[in-house]
Formats: sequence, C-alpha cells, structure tokens
Amino acid sequence: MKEHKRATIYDVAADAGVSIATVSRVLRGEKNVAPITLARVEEAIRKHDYRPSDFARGLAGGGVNTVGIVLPRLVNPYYAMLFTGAQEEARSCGYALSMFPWSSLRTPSLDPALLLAERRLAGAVVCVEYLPPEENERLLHSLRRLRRYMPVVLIGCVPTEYDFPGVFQNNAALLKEIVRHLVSLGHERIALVGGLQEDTDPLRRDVGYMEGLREARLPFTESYRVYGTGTPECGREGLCHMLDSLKPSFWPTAVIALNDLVAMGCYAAARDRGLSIPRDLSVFGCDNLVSGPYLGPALSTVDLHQLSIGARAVRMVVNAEDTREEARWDFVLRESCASAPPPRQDIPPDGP
Amino acid sequence: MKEHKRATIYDVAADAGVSIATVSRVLRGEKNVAPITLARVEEAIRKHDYRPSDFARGLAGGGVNTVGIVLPRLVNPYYAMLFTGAQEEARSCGYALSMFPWSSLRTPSLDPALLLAERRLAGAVVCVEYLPPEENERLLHSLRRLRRYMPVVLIGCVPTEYDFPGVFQNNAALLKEIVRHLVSLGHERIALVGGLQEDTDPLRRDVGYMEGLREARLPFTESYRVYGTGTPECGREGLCHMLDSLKPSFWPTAVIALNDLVAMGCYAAARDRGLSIPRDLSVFGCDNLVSGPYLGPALSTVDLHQLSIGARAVRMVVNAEDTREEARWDFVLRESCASAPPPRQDIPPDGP
DNA sequence: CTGAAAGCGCTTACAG
DNA sequence: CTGAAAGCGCTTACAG
Repeated sequence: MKEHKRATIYDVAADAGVSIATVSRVLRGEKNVAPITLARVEEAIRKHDYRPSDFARGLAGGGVNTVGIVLPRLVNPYYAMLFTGAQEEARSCGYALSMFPWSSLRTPSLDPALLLAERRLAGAVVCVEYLPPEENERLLHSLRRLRRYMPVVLIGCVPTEYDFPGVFQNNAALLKEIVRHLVSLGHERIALVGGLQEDTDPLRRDVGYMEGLREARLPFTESYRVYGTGTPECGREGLCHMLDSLKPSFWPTAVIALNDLVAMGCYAAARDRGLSIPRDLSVFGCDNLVSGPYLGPALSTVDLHQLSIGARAVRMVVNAEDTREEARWDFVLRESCASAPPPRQDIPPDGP
Repeated sequence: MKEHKRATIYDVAADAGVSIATVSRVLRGEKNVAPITLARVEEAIRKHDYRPSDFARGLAGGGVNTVGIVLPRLVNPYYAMLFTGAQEEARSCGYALSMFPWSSLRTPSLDPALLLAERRLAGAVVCVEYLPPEENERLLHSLRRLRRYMPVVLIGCVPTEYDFPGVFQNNAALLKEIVRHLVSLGHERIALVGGLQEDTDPLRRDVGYMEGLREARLPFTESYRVYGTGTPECGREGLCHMLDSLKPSFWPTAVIALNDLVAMGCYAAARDRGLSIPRDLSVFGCDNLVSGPYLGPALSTVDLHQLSIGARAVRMVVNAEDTREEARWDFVLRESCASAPPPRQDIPPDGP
C-alpha cells in the first residue's frame, strides 16, 4: 500500500507514446500541443495518477512559485490573520505560501533567513517584532543577507533602522491617537498595560503614549505604565497590581491595553476590584479580534487591517515592489470607553 | 543586490580544494571527514554563504524531512493550536512542517491530496471536518489515493467510515458527558448552540447531546437545538432567537456552546435578554481558549489538548504508526455553570 | 578518509 | 507541433 513507486514523467510519456518534453508542455499548460496528443497525454496522466515532483521542477526550472512568510506565535489571532491574508493573496496570485516559525530566530542555527534561503522562494515576508538589541542586530544582519537572494518584505513592528520595503505599523502614532481620543472623553489618568519593556524603537507604543500625554499637558505617571507579554494574564495581573499599589483616588480612569487579549485581562482585573466598565474605568484594546463585540461591555479597539497587511506584503514580494508603506487603522468604538467619571471617593479597593 | 547568483556545492568544493562528495559529507554531518578537510570546507561554506538547495536535495535524496499538515481556518485558535503542537513536535523530531489550507478542498483542482503529492513529504496529517456527503466522498477518495504514497494521519472530527490512523475526537461521548454534568447540577432544559446542521456522522455532537438527554430521561426539545457556524455571531443570534421564540418559563437553564467563541456569543445574548450567567443561565463552552478565564464570569469549558493532538499526529506520521486513538479531554470547571435556578416567573423577555 | 560517476525528475533552449 | 539533449544541484553507492 505505502511506498508505492511514484510514476514519473517518463512513465507518462511512454504510455502516451510521446516525449517527456511534450508531457512537460501539457503539464505547464502550453498552447502548442495538438489536440489528439493532448488528449492522449492527459489520459496517461490520469491513468498513472501522475503529479510532477516539486523538487525536480524547482531544480530544473530554477525555482518555484512559492513565497515564504515568517511569523511568531500563530495562536495569537493577530498573527493568524496576517497569515490568512497573505495566504489568500498568494493563492490568487498563483503562488503557494510556506510558513516558517519566527521562534527559529532564537536558535541561530535555525535562522529564518537560512531556512528561507534553502528554498528557492520567490520572496519572503517577515513579520518583525521588537527584540533585545543583540538579537535585533543578528536579525537585521541575516535579513540583509537573505535579501541578496530574494525580495524581502517586512511587516509588523519594524524598528526604524530596518531599511527594507514593507508595511509598517506606526505604533507611536497609533498610541498618540488613542490617548487623544481618551483625553477627548475627559480622561486625565490614563494607564498603559502590557507593552514590552525592551522596546527600543522610536515607533514603539509608549513613546506615542507619552507624546499623547504631553500634548494634553497631562503628567506622565510611572505607576500608570505596566509592562507585560501581551497575554490576558499579564493584563489582569498588571492592572490588579497597579490598582493595589495606588490609593483609589489615584486610580486611572482609562486603560489602554496592548491588544484585545490584554484588554480581556483588564476586564477581569476590573471585576476583581469591583470596578464597572466603562462607568469606573474605560478600556481600550487593539487588534479588533472577533470576540470583541461579544464581551461585556463590547470592547472599543482598533482594527489594524491585518488581512490587508498580509495580502499587501505578498503582493509587494510578487511584484518586487520596493516601497515602505504605513499601515492604516480604524477605530472601532464600542461600549468599553465612556466619559471620565467624576473624582472617586477614597474607598478601600475591596469596598462595596 | 538581488538575483545575486547563488553559490553551489561546486563553488564550495573548488574553494576548499575537495570534491563535491566531501562537501556533501560535511553538509550532512557525517563523521568520516578529516579534521583539516572539515575546517577547510566549513570555511569555504562560510565564505560563500552557502546553503544547499532544498530542491536538489529532495530530488537526489528521494525526499526530504518535511511533513505536511492540512488545516482549516487558522484564525480559529483551535486550529492554530493544533498547528502549533504539530510544529513543535516536528521540529523536535528534526522535521519541517509545511501547511496547506483546507479550503483547497472546495476547489477540486486544489485537492490537498494532490498538493501534498507534489512534494515528497514524509507524510501528512490532515484535519478533517464534517462535510456534506458529496464532498466527503471526494475527500475520502483523494486521501486514499494520497495514502498510497505516504503515511496519512487524521485528526479532528473524523467520520467513522474513514479507515485511517489518527487521533479522533469522539464528540458524541464528549457531549454526553457535558449533558451529564449539567444534569448533575439539576438542569433539565439544556440547549445546544452552534453545531453544524450537515453533520451526518454518529460521532457528531448532537447525537451525544440527545443520548445524554435520553439517559437523564429528559425530553428532546427541537427548539433547544440551534445550528450555526461556530462563530460568536452565530452564538448570539442563535440564542437570542431561541429565547425570543419561547415563553420565558420555557427558556433553557443551561446552554452548551459548540466552542468558546460561540459561548462568548451566548454571553452577549444573555446580556441582550437580561439574563445573568450563571444565575439564570449556565453556559458551557469547548476548546479552552486562552481568554476563557478572563470572561465575566469565567467560562466553564473543556480542554481538548489541541497541542498534544497536533504533536501526537506528527509523531504518528514520523514513526509510521498505524493506530486509531481517541483524543482525551479534561473539563475545566469555572464559574459560568451553576445549579439550575428555580422555575422562572413568566415575565416578558424585555422585563426588568 | 576521499573522489569519480551515475542518477534523481523535471524544464528549457535548440532543431526540425 | 514535437523530440533529443543538456543541465539544474545535490546524494549515493562504489572504488580506492
């Protein structure tokens, strides 16, 4: 049953009484094949259940229509959406999409650039995250090397020193806009939960956060900024810890979560501490996950258009475009953000 | 910059002053290479930034260490977790994992079996979903064909007529156990939201649901079963519609959601209709998504061990095991399920 | 420990 | 419209 010897182009050619060149022609859908020949070859293909070998094709043809994509944790729906967008676009362009895990970055021997280089890909889209300086340097280096062999397009939180084409997320501008929105609702104590402490790039979120505060002439309060890893856990613990360390009269009236998952953690923290959203606390998320509208209350967030970003990036490698674009976003205002509450009584956190 | 001609094994061999056979030996880490030779070859490899071509390797070596995996919508965290588990296991076995979208099934020309066959994969794990009879037949047929060439391992909701090795989800048994749990809490009006209407297999969820009811000698009430597509939307709409079509005294006191996403939709429906969870309505989910503990109230659900399933399936193809295993599960009891409430007053649904 | 040679299964000019 | 032949870049016996 298994290990059945696979038919090759020679078997098909012999069966159809033609040369392998002719079989190759019909395989690739060339037009200059006599109808009767075509029919005979197709019949032989069917008979042998023949499928050309991708390896032989790639070797002989000098590559194959595949673009690679390097992505971090797919269990985060944000990345899954980037992938899905890329996949659909690749298919509609007649390309296959091959995924490589980002984690390989941490293992130098599994450097994604090396992995990608082994395949003669049409190009690669790499989703970059902030990294500690040393790893960042290594990644940049290997991407430059990879670029010698194929178009490389970047997406994600790309540090400014990366001189690559791609679709970039200007998180600083985004955060500034979120702060501005909350300020317009009257909030003056705005927390930021879940950002990565190691961020070193000017486009990072907390730079934008601080700029937003400055613009509104609000003080930057260290206690209002807590770091985390982007999980619901870090949102819950981060916010609980913040609340517990502060007298209730200093509690923030709004919190910006790194993403919707962190925002869910903040919802839990609010419940833990008896705060009602949005009456006592406004929560603003990011990513526009599918579950957002179904939370209680429905989550205000921002749609980052992940599907479009993935699709756009693929198109850029396919067309070998060399542009740097900024990702658009749209606010999705629902019920988790409201006007700032009046100054709070100084009641114990475990009160009523 | 781009299209730089890539170094081949010949370039490296020439540079190191050895034959390509020797280079091939060091590439594959064979031991019988003289230390000085080894050093020279490694130096040449580094100098040329050489990486062997996957295509040539696959062609010459008769295949390559890659296993394929066919999965539906990756944006559903359930599938993303299967993928992640498979990926980690593959890597630790020294294999690469290549993903193919399940959607190709709908396009006969993109039959996943054909796609997989083009690559000389070490094997394939295919995540099967229930399908309308005709498509189901087609899939079964092409999987059987594929199996002639490589080990094929199935995961997911595999209909019983699929005679393949794999890790199977016995949804009938699972649903029966959930019903039993709810019955033990005193519930007698138990709804099922979000199952696929086309399901035709004996292992399907609603078979187990009905068996559970029968076991508890509870009547099967058609109105308590609503179909859907597994999204939060279908959960919300399905449950709202059910409630609106019933006098409140007939409202279910517990609802089993197809998955956690649907459960979130049910949470929203409960809010829409002024029901408090779990006081008025218990909700039981499935999949144990990361956000479950952070919902209000924390969601009772079942952990399907998706990571293990993905990993196990990969191990089965790698070891060419030919067993059919049943997936285990664990109940994760949190706060969304409680004892059945006392009989409800007949108040209008939009009451207090 | 190392090399010469065949061969993996295709595509691609080049002839005809 | 079709075929003979070279070549893609490796691995794998087989000698030595």
